[in-house]
Amino acid sequence: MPSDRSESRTEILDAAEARFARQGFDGTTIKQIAGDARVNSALLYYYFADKDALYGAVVSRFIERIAAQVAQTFAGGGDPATLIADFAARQGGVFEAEPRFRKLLGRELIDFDARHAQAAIRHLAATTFERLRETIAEGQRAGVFRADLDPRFAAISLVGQTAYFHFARPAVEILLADGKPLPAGTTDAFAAHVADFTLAALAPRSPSRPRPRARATARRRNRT
Amino acid sequence: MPSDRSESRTEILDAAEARFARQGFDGTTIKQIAGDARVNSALLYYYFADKDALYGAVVSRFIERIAAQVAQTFAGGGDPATLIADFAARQGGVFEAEPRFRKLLGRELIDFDARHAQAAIRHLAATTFERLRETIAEGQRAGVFRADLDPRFAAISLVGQTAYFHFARPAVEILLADGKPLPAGTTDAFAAHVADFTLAALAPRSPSRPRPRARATARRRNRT
DNA sequence: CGGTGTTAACTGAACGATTAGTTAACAGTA
DNA sequence: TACTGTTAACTAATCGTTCAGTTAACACCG
Repeated sequence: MPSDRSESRTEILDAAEARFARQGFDGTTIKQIAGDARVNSALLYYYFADKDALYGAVVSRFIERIAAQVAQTFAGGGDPATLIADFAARQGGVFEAEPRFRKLLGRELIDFDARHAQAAIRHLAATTFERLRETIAEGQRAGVFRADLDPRFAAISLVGQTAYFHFARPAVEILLADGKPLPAGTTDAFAAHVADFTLAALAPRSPSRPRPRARATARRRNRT
Repeated sequence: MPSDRSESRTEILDAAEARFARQGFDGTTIKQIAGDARVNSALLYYYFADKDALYGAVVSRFIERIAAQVAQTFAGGGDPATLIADFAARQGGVFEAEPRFRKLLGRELIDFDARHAQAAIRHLAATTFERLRETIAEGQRAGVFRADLDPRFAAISLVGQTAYFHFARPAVEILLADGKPLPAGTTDAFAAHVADFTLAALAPRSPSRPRPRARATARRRNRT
């Protein structure tokens, strides 16, 4: 009995997302997903070519959802230092608000070399990462950041601190709390630390080089 | 025909390490490992309780080997800044010298919440990480590092930059090289960047902080 | 209106392949 | 004899996938 047009498709995707996040690709069976979605297992093959294609649809849908959240950092504009701090807070927030992100993206990177997520990551590279890089470069041109750092490397350093903290969560819990769950507020505190640490790393080296000049440099970014 | 005492055991471990690193836990079969080790599959159950126990033996053996390499940083001593730079270089070197490390530890963190590696990581926490933390704290006491950073957070920031660069390798390749393999020397360059970036972040704040212009942006609890 | 044809959505049952794990036996050594 | 190391053969279960068929919705036509 056909129900609403392609409503089942969404329910399959939702069920698959939960299962794949919890159990991984090999650990999840088609029948588990079908059972969760209250749908016949053969229906998955009506909507998706095979198990791998279903997994790809789940992963790319998820990453696009996450990317949209982080991208909001650059929606309003602001000076480079503020944007950096805002990005760090937002990135940490996403990891906490989306518990599946850690395992879903982690496995995609480790097990599949980002095969399914390639398009989504490429889009992320062209938008959010590029904005981050440009923000750092802008700070360098304005003299508020030290100029002798590769802005792409600096952007990876920023992103990497938070990403590692969450991806390696069980190890971090051993390092910080003897294997027990982290005390409440630790992740926010670490996000604040990342902003602090990164802005300190970006600060101009010698204080005898004050450049309080008004920014006359390119500001071709920032549309409405 | 019984061969040398427990020689088969080592060959099983070696074969299992290669298979698990390449294909993961679920993706590897007992018979594949037995075939690689030129041994009957039932023999694996003579030496190890089950597949999970074999996996645990592989992972803990591997992490202990890696930990010993990184720990060499602190064998000779030196001033804090030199030790930090040395650690960054050595950590990057280990990721390059041991290609299996990325997948083996990555999966252990994501799929098993470090269940098998708990003892090894705990040992790492009590030795290498503790040394790293103490090195930073020592620099703070000596006045060569800024004092208002949590040394444990700072240590995670240091470790995390390199770890993320390698764990997220496929994503980094998209960010830096449009998905193609990174140009030769990039990993060494990034390791040098990590040392530079981290030491800059740890540097004491200059007496007259170059203020980010007079614009009153969201002023945090900066300037303790 | 009512009937007919088409198609999208969905199902039950099965297939062939593969799996981890078991068992009983046996060879070499002490 | 007793014990360690090793093996081939087997099993019970599970897997992704296929396929022939069913149901409901809708468009067209007389």
